[in-house]
Amino acid sequence: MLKTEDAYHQRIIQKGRCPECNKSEFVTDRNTGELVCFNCGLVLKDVMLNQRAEWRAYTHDEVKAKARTGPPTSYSHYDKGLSTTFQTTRGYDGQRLSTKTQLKMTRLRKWDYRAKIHSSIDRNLSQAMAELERLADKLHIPKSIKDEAALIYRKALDEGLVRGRSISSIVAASIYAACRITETPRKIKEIVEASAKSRKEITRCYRLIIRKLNLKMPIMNPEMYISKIASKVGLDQKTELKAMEIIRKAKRVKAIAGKEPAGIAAAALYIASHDNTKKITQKNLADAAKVTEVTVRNRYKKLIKDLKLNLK
DNA sequence: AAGACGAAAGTGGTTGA
DNA sequence: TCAACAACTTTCGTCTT
Repeated sequence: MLKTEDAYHQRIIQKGRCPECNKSEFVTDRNTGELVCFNCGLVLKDVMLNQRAEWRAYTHDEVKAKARTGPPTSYSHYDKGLSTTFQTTRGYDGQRLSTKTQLKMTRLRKWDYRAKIHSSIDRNLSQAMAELERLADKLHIPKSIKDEAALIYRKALDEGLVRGRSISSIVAASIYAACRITETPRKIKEIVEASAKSRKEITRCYRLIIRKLNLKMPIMNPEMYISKIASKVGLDQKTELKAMEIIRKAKRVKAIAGKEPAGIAAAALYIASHDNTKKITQKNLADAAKVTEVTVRNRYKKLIKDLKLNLK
């Protein structure tokens, strides 16, 4: 009987044992607020909080009308998604407004808009978030990192770091900082290419942000780049793992300190791919890692020397 | 002919006086 | 602020497969 009821209202949990039948599967019934043994039906608890809405709705329109919450707030909207909007053509009841009222509402909306972004900080933020949106989109950056970058930008703005510097370079620096903090393998080069600002300007802003906001950056690990590069040149999991192993060994003999992590990763993949049937050229790997083939070459030469490996 | 190699000169960033 | 320096890039001629 329990098993056939609407699964949405129930959730099977496993915690403790039923004193009646000694089985450990329980079901929460969100309609009645009871915790019930899945096996024998014994009610163990009947005062659970019901987390569902207290109202009922039968159509989609009703759901929309009765719901009191909207989408979650987000740092990558300049007002976190919380702001008043004006409907100028229809009233609260859906009836068309008179022409006179419509004009009035349009005026009100205009003034509301002006008041909303009247402070320079708000105006700056709304511009910056638009730029962030554009850049993040271009770089295919996931939402979590975008939000992290937005948070960094807000802090930078609070500290007054944006004044006298361009919004877009601070935004680019915030994105790079967010990537570094979340250990996402993005090179500064990629961000520079997507941004209109020069590398010099972006890196200067990046260093400033780190210094003023006291950010501690995790050191970029070559392993982070392995899968990114491997998928780009079409290497399989086995080769990836082999490259990881090479890097782990290299770390032990301290052969990779202070080197470009992407170059190390590409070199490790180059060595690993040579053990396989599928060989990748230095050029391809270099392109995928966004370094030159000379760097790949030097790195892999040093790796096989330090690790006493030999290529097949 | 493509890929690998290595030398040499150049670039941009870091460090320490 | 500047020179020294390490890492990396660019370029190019040569060698290997």
